[in-house]
Amino acid sequence: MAGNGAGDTGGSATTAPVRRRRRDGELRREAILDAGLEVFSTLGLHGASIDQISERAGLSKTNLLYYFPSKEDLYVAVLRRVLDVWLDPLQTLSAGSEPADALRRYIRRKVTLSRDAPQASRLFCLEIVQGAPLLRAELAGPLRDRVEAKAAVLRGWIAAGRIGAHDPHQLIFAIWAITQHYADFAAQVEAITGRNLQDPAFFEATVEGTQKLILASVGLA
Amino acid sequence: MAGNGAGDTGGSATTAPVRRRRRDGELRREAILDAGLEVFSTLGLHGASIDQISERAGLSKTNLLYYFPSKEDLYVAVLRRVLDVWLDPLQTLSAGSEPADALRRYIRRKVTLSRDAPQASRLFCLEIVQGAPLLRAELAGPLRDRVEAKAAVLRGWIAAGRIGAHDPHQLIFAIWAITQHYADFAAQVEAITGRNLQDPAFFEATVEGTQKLILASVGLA
DNA sequence: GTCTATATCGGGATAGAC
DNA sequence: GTCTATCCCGATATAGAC
Repeated sequence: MAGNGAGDTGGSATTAPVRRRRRDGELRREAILDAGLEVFSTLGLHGASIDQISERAGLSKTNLLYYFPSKEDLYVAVLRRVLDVWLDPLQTLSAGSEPADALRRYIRRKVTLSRDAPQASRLFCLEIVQGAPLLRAELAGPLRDRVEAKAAVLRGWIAAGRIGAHDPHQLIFAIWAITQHYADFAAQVEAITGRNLQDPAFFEATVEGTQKLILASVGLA
Repeated sequence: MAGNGAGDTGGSATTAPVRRRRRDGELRREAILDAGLEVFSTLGLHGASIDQISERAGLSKTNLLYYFPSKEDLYVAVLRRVLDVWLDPLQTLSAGSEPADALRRYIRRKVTLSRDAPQASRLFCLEIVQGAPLLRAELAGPLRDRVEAKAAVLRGWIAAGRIGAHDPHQLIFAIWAITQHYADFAAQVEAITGRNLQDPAFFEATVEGTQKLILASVGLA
């Protein structure tokens, strides 16, 4: 983060460290994206200022604008990065697995994500709640396709009598809603219970409780 | 909305219509609060402008500021109004009821609210996700107390063996999360399923699916 | 209560030196 | 790539007439 080289005061530059410079630039971009996630996820696109983000990332406002031409550009870049993390865990629900195991693993994975990447979850939530102006395409395309694939897996399990009948979309939404609730509504959960997912016992209880709830709904517990 | 009286051009005013004027003022305030809910719930506090809100409410920017001294003041007023609607449905879970009936009614009520007052749900969501800076006190006080009361009801039912054992807080959070999901994440639900709660069949399927899921988790189905 | 200016300011974005 | 200085616009809020 800090401690960049003094920036060779000498003249005959462009010798060897060219390659390292490029990597520094990448790191800088990463730092900005990290800072953007933090600030955007608590203040929203309009509530956040470039100043805040640049300060947190350890550079100047103008310098940030060298890496990202506008605030909106940065915001979209942050969102895209979040979306990848977001779409990934669904893979856990694969047709080859034992239904109960697969569901249990998926739920644990989602709650773990709520614990370890709550800001990503919140930023995503903010965007969707506001109508997903910048994400509609991604939602209707890639996300929809992946969900349909997993819904098909669930339908297969139902048809084979391996789990009880339940609308696959509803089931997926329920898992999302419950697991993400502990990240997105953490302020409320904390106000009511006084605890959060950082507390290992609370984390484990949340995982197991959610697993039990979902499995029961498909007759596996 | 439109068509206010011409505004007595005469001089000897303040005769009879004084009382009606006060009621007009109240209506005006209501209209502003309504407009504020609409705009704030999609743009957020910082994304919304007084111009947009005043236009939607059918008056001028300056005029709006006559009724609410600042944007923040209006925002808080809107939020307070939402909170009341929000806290109300919990009453449905009363100790005297049959557990299955009470849970079913509560769930239907919540989904109905997601259908009829999605903007209120979204504004509340935005606020909580951002850490509830203006609501922390209300959450830790009134909301917490009401939730504790209802958690006690659930514990009573469990102790009496009328429903299966499940952490009361988890159960309440699950119901909130699932039912509000259809309002807060409507954009996502629509992108994936192509439907929303305005569709009567989808509404009914959502109510019944959620009832089934929750009841199953406490061994009542 | 409602309107027409207008003061004021934060903050996004650009120019250009280094 | 990074800095200083600056432009500029949108938006909140106020002043004061009607």
